[in-house]
Amino acid sequence: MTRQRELIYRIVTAAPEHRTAEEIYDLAREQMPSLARGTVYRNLGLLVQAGQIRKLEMADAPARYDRERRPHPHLICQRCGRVEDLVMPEALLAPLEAGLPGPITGYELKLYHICPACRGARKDGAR
Amino acid sequence: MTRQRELIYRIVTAAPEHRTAEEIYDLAREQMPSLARGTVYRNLGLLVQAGQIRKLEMADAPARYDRERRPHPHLICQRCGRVEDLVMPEALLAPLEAGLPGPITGYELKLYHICPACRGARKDGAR
DNA sequence: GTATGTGCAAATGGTTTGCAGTGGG
DNA sequence: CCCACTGCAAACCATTTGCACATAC
Repeated sequence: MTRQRELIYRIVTAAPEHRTAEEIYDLAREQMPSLARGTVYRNLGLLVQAGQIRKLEMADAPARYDRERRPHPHLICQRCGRVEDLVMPEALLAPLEAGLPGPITGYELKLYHICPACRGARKDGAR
Repeated sequence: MTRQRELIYRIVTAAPEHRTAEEIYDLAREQMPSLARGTVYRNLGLLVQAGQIRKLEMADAPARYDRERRPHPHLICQRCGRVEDLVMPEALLAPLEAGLPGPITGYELKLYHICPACRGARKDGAR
């Protein structure tokens, strides 16, 4: 566990934000200006493999990293990209799993919406 | 509606396969060898925008295209990447939506498993 | 001491785009 | 006839990787 890895880990787990590698890189550089971008990617990958954090693949956008290790759904704003964690109701997927020949090894559930902030500023017709 | 676009559309909608742009490109070139890769991407994008097909973003892999237009969950083999369509039980997401301040504009549900074919060949310890 | 990690810079790979020419309506 | 579309090739951009040096244990 190097200084670099620890710093990256602390940044991801310090806040509930779901940051991109680039955001993490920028934040980390404030404290360790010599840090290389490649090191950030390598360590994020290792932390994910080790199960310490989760990677969240985003549609047409850089991946984000989640400090919450247990699987759970995400609520994503289609306008600004903000991500919130949701709580998965017990056994919600049971009816789906029931029809399958084998066990589910994992799942990924994303709900899309327009967040209150973006809805407030929606007046313009801009895409 | 050009010959190129029609060909691409037919390839996506002809089978329930969830093909990548590259696979579609290869298949299309069998019938139209002059077709450019860029044209495939452009037309897939246009077809998606027009709501005629759907784009399926895959984790750490090229996107796949789905002829089924209605939102539905996908069952994805973690080993070989094969994708199957599932049927969303009526109102399964209702309990999740209930807790939100606004309406859901869409969702994406991926279930991961090891498909029967891959499970059969699982003997090796290879990753 | 040595396996592992780092910084750097170049490579990758899926996808997008600028441009000049083509063709559908 | 004109605008949208094509083929081509170069550009993009998030991410990965090879390498020589540094560091954790």
